[in-house]
Amino acid sequence: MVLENLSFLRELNSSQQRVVKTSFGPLLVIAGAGSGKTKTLVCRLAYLVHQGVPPEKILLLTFTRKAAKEMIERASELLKRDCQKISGGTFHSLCQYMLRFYGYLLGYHSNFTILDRSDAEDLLNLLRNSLGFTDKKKRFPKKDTLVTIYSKIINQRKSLEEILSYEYPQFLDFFHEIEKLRIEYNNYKKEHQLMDYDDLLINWLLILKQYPQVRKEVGERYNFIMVDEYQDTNYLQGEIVKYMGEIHQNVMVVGDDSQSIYGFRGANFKNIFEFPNLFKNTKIIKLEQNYRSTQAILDLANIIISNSKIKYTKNLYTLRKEGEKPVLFKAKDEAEASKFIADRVLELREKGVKLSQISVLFRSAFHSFDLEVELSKRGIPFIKYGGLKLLESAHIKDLLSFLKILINPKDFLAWHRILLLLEGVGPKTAEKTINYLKTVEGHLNYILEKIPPQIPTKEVKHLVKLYKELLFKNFSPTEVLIKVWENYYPIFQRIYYEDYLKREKDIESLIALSEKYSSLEEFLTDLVLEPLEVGELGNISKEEEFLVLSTIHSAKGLEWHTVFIISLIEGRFPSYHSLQKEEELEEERRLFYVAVTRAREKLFLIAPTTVYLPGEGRVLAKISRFVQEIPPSLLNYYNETPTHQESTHNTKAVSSCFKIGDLVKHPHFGEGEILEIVSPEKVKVYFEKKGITLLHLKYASLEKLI
DNA sequence: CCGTACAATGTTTTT
DNA sequence: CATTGTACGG
Repeated sequence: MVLENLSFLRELNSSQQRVVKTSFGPLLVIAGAGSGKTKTLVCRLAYLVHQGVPPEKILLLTFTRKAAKEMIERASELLKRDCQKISGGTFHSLCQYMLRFYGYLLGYHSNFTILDRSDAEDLLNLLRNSLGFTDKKKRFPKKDTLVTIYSKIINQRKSLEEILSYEYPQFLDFFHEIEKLRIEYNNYKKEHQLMDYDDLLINWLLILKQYPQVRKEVGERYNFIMVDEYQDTNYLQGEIVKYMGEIHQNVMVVGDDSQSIYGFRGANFKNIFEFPNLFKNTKIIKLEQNYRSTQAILDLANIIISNSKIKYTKNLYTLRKEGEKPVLFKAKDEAEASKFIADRVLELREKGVKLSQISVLFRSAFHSFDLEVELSKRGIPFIKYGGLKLLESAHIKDLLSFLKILINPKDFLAWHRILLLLEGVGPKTAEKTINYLKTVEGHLNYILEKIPPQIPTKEVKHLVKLYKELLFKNFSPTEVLIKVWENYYPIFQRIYYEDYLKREKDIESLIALSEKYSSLEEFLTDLVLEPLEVGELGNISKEEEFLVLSTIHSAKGLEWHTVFIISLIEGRFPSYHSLQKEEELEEERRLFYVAVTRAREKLFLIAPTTVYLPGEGRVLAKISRFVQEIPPSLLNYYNETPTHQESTHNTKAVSSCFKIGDLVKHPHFGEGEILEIVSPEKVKVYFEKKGITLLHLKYASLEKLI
């Protein structure tokens, strides 16, 4: 054996080495934030290959396909040998791949179409209309709510009744309609060779459960399974792992219960503790030494997690130096916060910290809007992760629908979208046309002949001409896209006349992206399984430096020299959605923990004391409970504005507590009198110090004086 | 039956 | 504020 190749092992500590060298049998690794988890995984891959395991026998499941790709590349570098044949990806991409082979067992062809969220919404809308659930007096749940409900049923393994009564009691009246629609939706998908995200998991699991032969074949195909971010898998994914590892038991999973942040989509960190029950004789190894952050940052992180009601499994420690204390800045408003960040960023850059080594993190995508404006004004280049997906914008969906038909002429969802684009075609005509097209068998060019002449538009003729050209010549995906784009352009200009210039950039990005692909099917599948984010492609030059703006969810697994966490106020972080529920509040806390542990050297916590709400103007904000509970000795206070002590009361105010004429006390404005109850959450108050103010009870903490 | 204009409504996180 | 529902004129 050539030992020089294994020199990378020397860089690991003893626990990490044990992880790497435990090749056979079930293994559970509990890896704290910054404990060198990724490095260990990479070394383990390299070690397996070095021991003679063929790369294609290894399956690596990660949270994004990008993460898998990067790990495989790093393993190749370590070994100086190509490991590209390692199968890596997300659970969804694995299931998709498997179902192309084995889907026939459930009656699926290998070219089934995957519905992304908006496709699923469109389909539900269509079915809802045809079931006549639309013209009721009371309001039926909207399409995106429906998708959410149906998905929760599957991922959280609850009944419709449970979900409705727990989270959507206002829709209980529609119980039967919602259930009926769900059945229709499922039937439609089966009939039309469609699967949504959840179907990918469910159907693959179903096959594994029902066919021992498949389990055997798959077990022989992948001898070693590794799963990253196991705390964010749900029950279905756990079961999939169980069955796929059944025959060889060579399954290794890594996770951190205190970093579980995907509960809303059914993830359950208890999966970690269940793992030893799925696999007998599981070895457990903990990685508790943190190599990333300074002691000062880690102290803060440890406090946050120890204030939790849940007892987590590890204690992080570091041998790193003390470091600077994290800085808390209470800004007057968001504009001041943004200015503060821009100033610090420029300072850091002067000192030689690269822009790409700085990030700004937030709970929800819109929290960074103000900052984005400020950064643009100052000419600081940034890139934003999280938020709107490119695929979800209407113009991209339009364009892709043209491609979908080319691949699957029976994709009536795509047909529907295209028909509606044509001038003079509305819902009725589209529906009629589709009902007619459903009866036509054969290839696309034949079907095109049969488009009923009820639509005598020029655009139809263009469409027919376009498809005839595309069908008979062998174009590359990019060429097809350009042809389709040329055809779509007049429609595009007509429909989006207000902002079509802005939208045009997205299309250019899409075309640029398509150049990497040689097959249209692959291109479309990839877009659904790894949705691109708006602007992700706009800045193609990789060498240029960008400040990173990201939701905390999208920042998982990453690290920076300096991290700013913004919008640390009640209602934003923790999000007001979670305020009522203990479990969700705990998840918010873990989310904050994840954010804090992204920082290596410097950490800034930023809370605006007022925020601007659309339509209401400036509203007072209360600093986040997660910040309040940090002992002051762990923080440096930047330029603390001379405000009074924050209220220590945790009571949540609702206007039903107040009536006109009540005397109230506010932490900043002192005593005042209620003038008007504007809505359940808004009150108008007169303060001696400030005058008349509109307060949002979601954000401001108001106490009643007796 | 289509398209437009206006009002209402409710805003997390993602494969 | 952007999406969804309603009212009306062509």
